[in-house]
Formats: sequence, structure tokens, C-alpha cells
Amino acid sequence: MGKKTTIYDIAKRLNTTASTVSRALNNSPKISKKTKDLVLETANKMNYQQNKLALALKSGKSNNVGVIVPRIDSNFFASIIKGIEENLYAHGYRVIICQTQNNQNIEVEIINTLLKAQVDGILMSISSINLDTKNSFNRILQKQIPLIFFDRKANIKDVSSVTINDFEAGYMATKHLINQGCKKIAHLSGNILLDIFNNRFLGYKKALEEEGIEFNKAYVLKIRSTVKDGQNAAKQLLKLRNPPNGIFSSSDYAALGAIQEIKANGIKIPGDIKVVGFANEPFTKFMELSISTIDQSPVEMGKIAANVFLQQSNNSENTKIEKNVVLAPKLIIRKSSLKHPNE
Amino acid sequence: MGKKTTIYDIAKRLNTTASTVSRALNNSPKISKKTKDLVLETANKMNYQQNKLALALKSGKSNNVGVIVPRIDSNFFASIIKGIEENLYAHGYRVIICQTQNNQNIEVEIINTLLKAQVDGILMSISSINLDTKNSFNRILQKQIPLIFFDRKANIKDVSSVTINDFEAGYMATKHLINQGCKKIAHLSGNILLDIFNNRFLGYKKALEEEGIEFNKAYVLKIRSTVKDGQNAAKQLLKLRNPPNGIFSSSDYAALGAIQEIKANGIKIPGDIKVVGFANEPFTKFMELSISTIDQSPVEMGKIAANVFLQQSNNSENTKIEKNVVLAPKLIIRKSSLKHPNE
DNA sequence: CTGTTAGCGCGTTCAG
DNA sequence: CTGAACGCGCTAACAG
Repeated sequence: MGKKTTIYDIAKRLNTTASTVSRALNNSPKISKKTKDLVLETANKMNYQQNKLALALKSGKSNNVGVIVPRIDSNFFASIIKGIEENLYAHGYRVIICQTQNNQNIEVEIINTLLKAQVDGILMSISSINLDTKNSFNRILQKQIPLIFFDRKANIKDVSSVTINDFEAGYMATKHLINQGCKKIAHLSGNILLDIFNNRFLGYKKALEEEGIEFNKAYVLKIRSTVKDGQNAAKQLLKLRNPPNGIFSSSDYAALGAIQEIKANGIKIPGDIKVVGFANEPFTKFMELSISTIDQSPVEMGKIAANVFLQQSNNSENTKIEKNVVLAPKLIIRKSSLKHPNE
Repeated sequence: MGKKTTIYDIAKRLNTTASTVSRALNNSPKISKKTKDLVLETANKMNYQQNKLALALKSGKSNNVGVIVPRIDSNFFASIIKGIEENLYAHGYRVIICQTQNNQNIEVEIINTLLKAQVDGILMSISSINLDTKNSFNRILQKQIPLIFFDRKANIKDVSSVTINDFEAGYMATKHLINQGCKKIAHLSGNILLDIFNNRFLGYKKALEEEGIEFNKAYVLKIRSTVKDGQNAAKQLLKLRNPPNGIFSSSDYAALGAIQEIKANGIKIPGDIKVVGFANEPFTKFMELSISTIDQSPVEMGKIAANVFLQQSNNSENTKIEKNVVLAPKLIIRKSSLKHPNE
């Protein structure tokens, strides 16, 4: 009962051999319809189910793909994973999820674990970029298994990526604030060692420059993507002799924190200060004072990352194909940044 | 370069055999320190990495666990998965994620796929309960692989589960509304074919009964967990000759929709109608009119489900252990249901 | 302590 | 069209 039935079991029952059974089950042309039907029937009767593990060992293909994210419980990453899973499941791949918690040691360890598990590909959003992780990436590439970055990429030759144009996003957000009448615009930035945050920052600077607004270092604060950090940042900004009247936050959570803090000080949003966040987390839409933000089409990003993986793994040629898909960010204008008609 | 090095490769290089290498790598006691060190060193030099697939085939243990949810991009399920992954990763298991999209055919298919992939366990929140799915569950049990339900369970002998006390949750939410002065309480219910929704409904009824409030069938509406359905439900309720002054929604999203619709009609919340949702989705806390809700401790739920799996898979005895963990729901009181001091 | 052998379950030669 | 033999990479039982 607990024992699993193998092709040997069903061969024995039919007084034939495993290879015949295998052929029948795999629709081989060189087998008579009669024995084939017979095999299929008894296989069914015996509740046979193919052991993919044996197949994987034999073929060298596990049909598993590793997906590595800092954490899964943010709508952004969960949505990407949704896109990846839906796309790859239909192609016979199973998705293994791993979280780094933004810890580089864990990140390296996870990559090793996945390689040992013989995954057919690794799709990831990097947590950090240092020597250890670079070594890990090289180990992946040496094994010839496709590596695809999404959102947070490292700049490595021969590695494909799917990102949004973060520079453009930063530019759009800042330009929008300027168009709404802001001249003193602060920026809450993530760790600029990561491209995404650096590019958003550069886009912000570019927009200021274009409008002839002088860059003010005191207006740029480094934050983690939390409500708390947003509150603290807002506190700092409000203390300035010349506080900003616009804030572009590279995180929706920080934007929310900033908004809370500002309102707690009796300052009006969007009247006195206008705010734009980043990521289009669900809550930004649901708030009464809905928050303007940048949408990154995460589900689509996941689907595309999966497509790039599929192309790459079907690419039997040894020619490396590096594909860098850059999606267009969408500025979503909501109440938190909207100029009053009379303004 | 692309070729993977096996224990045979390193045995050959050392003029020894694979078993010696294996012993060295696995810290076997019956091997001399000298050869062991030598093996480890050259293994390292040759970039050896164990092929877990071969080990899995040999041992019959894949170290993979399947997790099945309706969808991953809701904070509730994502948080459960977070808990599961964090717990199981530490124990050497990898987590394979699958989404049913609430489709029973897909659900059955996924179970089959996971069984073929030789997962060591299946943790799931069911999408539907019918003959096909029951057959699937039986197939899992026949193969002696642990099956654990979380949140949405089916009542099947010998199957463990981790849930919250939904009856209690429904009771608490309704009682709270009554304590805040509501006498006409509506309930937005999910599909009561699923235990969770039925139990919430029964808890709701029980609370009414206890307070001598007559049950009014017109106050109970069936909804899906969407903002839209919440809006429609509110529309219906407001049309009643005697509309409710309290709403207990089995979904935060529907609660939000109802609130939007009610406010759009110029009716005050919590002044005229008080609302309690369900699941403690992040946005409920962030709204200016924060929404009262039930917290289900999803991360903890995931961790516990993982623990139950671990216990069950270590249970070498053939005695079935069925463990039904029931977590206590937490009522989180926020503005949407709070009586004004003067009221 | 080390080498030999066998088997996990499957697909795929190569013979017949 | 079918059967016999082999190998994927690893561990474990058995000899030496």
C-alpha cells in the first residue's frame, strides 16, 4: 500500500520488461497499439505515477527553478512570484522559493543549496552585491544554468535581467512634483549601492537640473523601506530651516510614514507638501488620502523573467544570449501629490 | 568547464574509489583523518558539489515540500508561506510553491504533479472540497506522505491542520459590534461550503442569539474577497427598508469596498455604521479611517504548520498522529468600529 | 580503514 | 516490435 509502484512492478505483472512499459508510457512509435493499451490500462489500475526524480537524475534536468527574493511578504515580490509561477508551471517547471531576508550570507548559502538541488535555472532579485555573491553568480554561470535578475540586478556580463527603467521613474516622479508647483523637493533613497536606488536618485537629480533647481544635499535622506524610517526622515526634513514642499520617496512604506508624521505636525498634504511613493503597494490606492506612486507591473515583470529563462534554457547553441528587458514605469497620480485647482 | 564533477572524478584523481570519497565527505567514522583531509581538499579544489538528486533517488527523500495556496499575492498567504519557508529552510527542506487560483481542476493537477516530483510533504490551504480533491487527498495519504492543512481545511481523518478558531473570531467581531451599540448587524460571508466561512457565520449567529438579537436573513450576503463585491453588498444593504448599523465582513477587501460605498452615500463611519473586517491586511492599519479586523497570525500559522509537518515526518512509528492546532484569533479594534465617547 | 558490488527508477542504446 | 544491458550520482552492505 505504502509502496510505490514502478515500471518494474507493472512489467512483472504483464510478463514483460521495464523498457516495454517505458515505451508504452512515453508514446514511443515502436510499440504495438495492443501492448501499449494493455500497459496503460494496468498502469492506471496499479495507480502508477512516474518518479520524476529518477527522470531528473537520468536526464540532468530537475524541472525545478529557484526563485530568490529578499522577502516574500511584500506585495511587490509576491506579485512577481505570482507571474513567474503562473508562467513556468504551464511549461512543466516547479518553482522553489527562497528568502534572503536581505542577508548576504544567507543569499550565498541559498545559491549553493539550489545548485546542489540541481535547479534548471535561478531567477533572483539580489540583496547585496559583494565579492561572495559575485563568486556565487560565477559558479552558476560555470554550470551553464540560466541566471536571470529581476528588479534588483547586478551588472554582470552574460546575465539577463528584467527591470524597470528606474532612472526614468525617478525622473517622472520628480518632474511631476515640479509640475505640481514644488521647487524644494526631498528624496528618500534606498541604498544607492543597489542600481535601482541609484538610478532613481539620478533621475531625481536630472529632473531638478533640467528645471534649473539647485540640488540640495540636505534634502536627500537614506531610508529602509519601512513606515518608521519614513517618519524619522520626515522629522528631519521638517526640522530644516527651509523644509521641502515635495517628497519623492523610493518606498511606499516610507512615503506613508512621512505622510503620517507630516500630518501629525498639522502640515497639509498635498496643500503644503506633496508626496510621491514607489511600488504601488495596494494600500497606496486604498487610503482616503491616496498616495501617488510608481507602478512597476510586477506580475508582468515575473512573467517576462520566466520567458527570458525559457528562451535561455531552450537555447541549445552555446552562444550566450544576454537579454536585458527594461519595462516602462508608470506614474500613478493620486491625491497626495495633486495641486489644488486654485493653487 | 560546464561538466559537473562527481565523486568518481575526485576518486579517479586520487586513485581511490567513490565510496571512500563518499565516506570522507559524509564524515564517516571509518576513515582515516589523512585520506579524509585529502579528499576534502581536492573536492574543494575541483569545485565539487553534491548532487542532491542522486541522494534523493537513493534515499527516497527529495527534501522538497509542496505548498499549495489559492494565490500568493495576498498578504495573508504570503505571510504564511514566509513562516513555512523560514522554518523549513532551516531544517534542510526546500519549499515548492503552487497556486490553484481557486480552481479545483488545477488543484487536483497540482497535487498529482507534486506527488510525481516526490515531495516529502504537502502543506495546503484548500480551494474547494469535492470528490476529486478528496481522491487526491487519499492518494497522498496512501503514499504515506504528510499532508497538513492550514487555514482552509477539509475534514479528513488522519490529516493534521493548523487553523484559527473562526467561530470564536466571528463571535468576537460580532460581540464587539454589539458592545459598540450596534443592534442591526449585517454579515458579508464567503462561501460557507468552506469551513472557515461557515464557522465565522456561526460565530456571528451565536453572538446575536446570546444578546437576544433576532437573526435577519436579509443581513447576510455572500461575497468574494474583493473591493467590488464589498461595494455591491453595501449597495444592497443600504437599499433595505431597515439598513444595518454594523457590518461584520469576512474579508478586509470587502469591508473596504463597503466602507467606500457607504461613505460615498454620505453615511458616517463609524458614526452611523460600524465595520469590522477580517485578516488584518496591511492596508486596514494604514487607512486614516483604520479598519477593525481579525488578526490570524499568519506567519506563526505557517511556522506551526511547518512544525507539524516536521513532527509527522520524523514519526517513524506507523501510528498516525493527527494534530489539529487551533490558534486564537485576535480582534484588532480600530476606528471603523469605535463608538464615539458621547455615543 | 578501504575496495567491490548493488540498487534507487527511469530512459535509451544495441541486439534480436 | 520487444528484451537485455547500461548509466545518471550517490550511499550502504558486504568483503577484505
